[in-house]
Amino acid sequence: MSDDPRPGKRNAIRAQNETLILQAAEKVFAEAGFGGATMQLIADVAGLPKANLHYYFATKEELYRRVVQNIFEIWLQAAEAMDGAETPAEGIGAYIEAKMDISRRHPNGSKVWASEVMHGAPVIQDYLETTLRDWTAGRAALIQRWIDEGRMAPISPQHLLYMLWATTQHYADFSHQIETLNGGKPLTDAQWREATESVKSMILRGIGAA
Amino acid sequence: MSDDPRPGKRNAIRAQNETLILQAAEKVFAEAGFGGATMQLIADVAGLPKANLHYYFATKEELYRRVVQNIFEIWLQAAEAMDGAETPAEGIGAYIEAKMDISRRHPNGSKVWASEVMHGAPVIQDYLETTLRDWTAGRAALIQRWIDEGRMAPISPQHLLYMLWATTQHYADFSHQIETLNGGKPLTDAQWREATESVKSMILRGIGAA
DNA sequence: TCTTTTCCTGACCGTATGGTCAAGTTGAAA
DNA sequence: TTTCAACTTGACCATACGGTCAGGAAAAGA
Repeated sequence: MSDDPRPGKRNAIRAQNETLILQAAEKVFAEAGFGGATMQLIADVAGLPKANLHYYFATKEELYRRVVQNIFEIWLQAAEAMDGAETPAEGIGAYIEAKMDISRRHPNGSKVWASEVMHGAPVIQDYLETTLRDWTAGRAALIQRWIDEGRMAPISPQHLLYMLWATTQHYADFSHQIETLNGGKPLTDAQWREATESVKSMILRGIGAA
Repeated sequence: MSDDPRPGKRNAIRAQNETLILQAAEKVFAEAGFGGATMQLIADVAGLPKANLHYYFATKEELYRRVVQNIFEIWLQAAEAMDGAETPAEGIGAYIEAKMDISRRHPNGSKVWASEVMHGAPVIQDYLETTLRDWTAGRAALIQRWIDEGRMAPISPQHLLYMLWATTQHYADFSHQIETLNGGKPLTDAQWREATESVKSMILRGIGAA
């Protein structure tokens, strides 16, 4: 699966600069929004001349699209936590833990995604209509099966999924608000554990799977 | 409390144009973000020449600030639903209903607020540190009292509040995603009722107040 | 009526932005 | 070494943006 043809150093340079730019872009897009972000600022954060960005990414939109795709793929991967599970408590608990972990480690990606969806998903509408729709249908069916088997309360699978997304992503998207309400300090390790446990216990009890 | 001095028509014109501009601004800021919104587009949506906007609102920031303040005040008002309540089920249930109603009726305001907070709250940081912090402390104390009285499970009041905000606002901020997953159609009246009931039942059961 | 204040708006300005380009440098292949 | 493609970058350009302003229209007051 490795697409390294031959030239070793060339590929290394390309890979390194692309990830460097993508990291800078994620940060700047998250902090300023698509419209507020400038290629010049992204370049400065990445430590490269602006013209060099355009060598790797032709347009601002193209760079932005890659950033959004990145977080989406990370989330899709985390969703697999739900699949191997036997019980709702196990599957949904693991999914909550995975998503809380992502909220902590990739808050910028989550913000860029939120911003994109809030503005009508101009760039990733096709993802919503294909990958996300299929994924959602599959998990809703899994949850419905658990309900039919009497392992959890008969709640709406759709709205449970929305609640899972909303609560976990809130800790990334609204991290600034949470930090302010936490005395201006970021959550500590212990506080993140408490947050995760709180979300887990409320939701698992809420769906009758505790 | 009415600050009408004398000139009737003049005040009417001013009031009318200000709300016209604020509505247009809310829509455009929600759809494009602060950086992506242009005064020209807001003017077009409002049906006024751009120079007229600057007559009522000196700068883009000033206009934006007013939009953000509006939604915040609406939310504060809704929070009173929680106060008169005797039981947790009653108080939190009413708060969820009020916030879901706002998500439905003011999705743009909610999006502008979310965007503002995501970008580090450059404009309304003082609100977070004063009004919101005080409000949060008060409600957290109320919830703690309920817990101490054995009326609900001993969950973290802070994280319960975050869950309430996250779940209810999700229906506004991610309305586009929800709509896409709903076959491209906005939620109907019945679906909004179902959403509200789902959120209420999951959370109330989740905190042991059902 | 005449005067004053508020309101309205087309034309304009300086700046910042996304993107281009031509001239170079560096690494790989022959 | 020579050749060629991949990479780098300062300088540049057209455009679009937030904001200004002067001069006029409409309303209020005298």
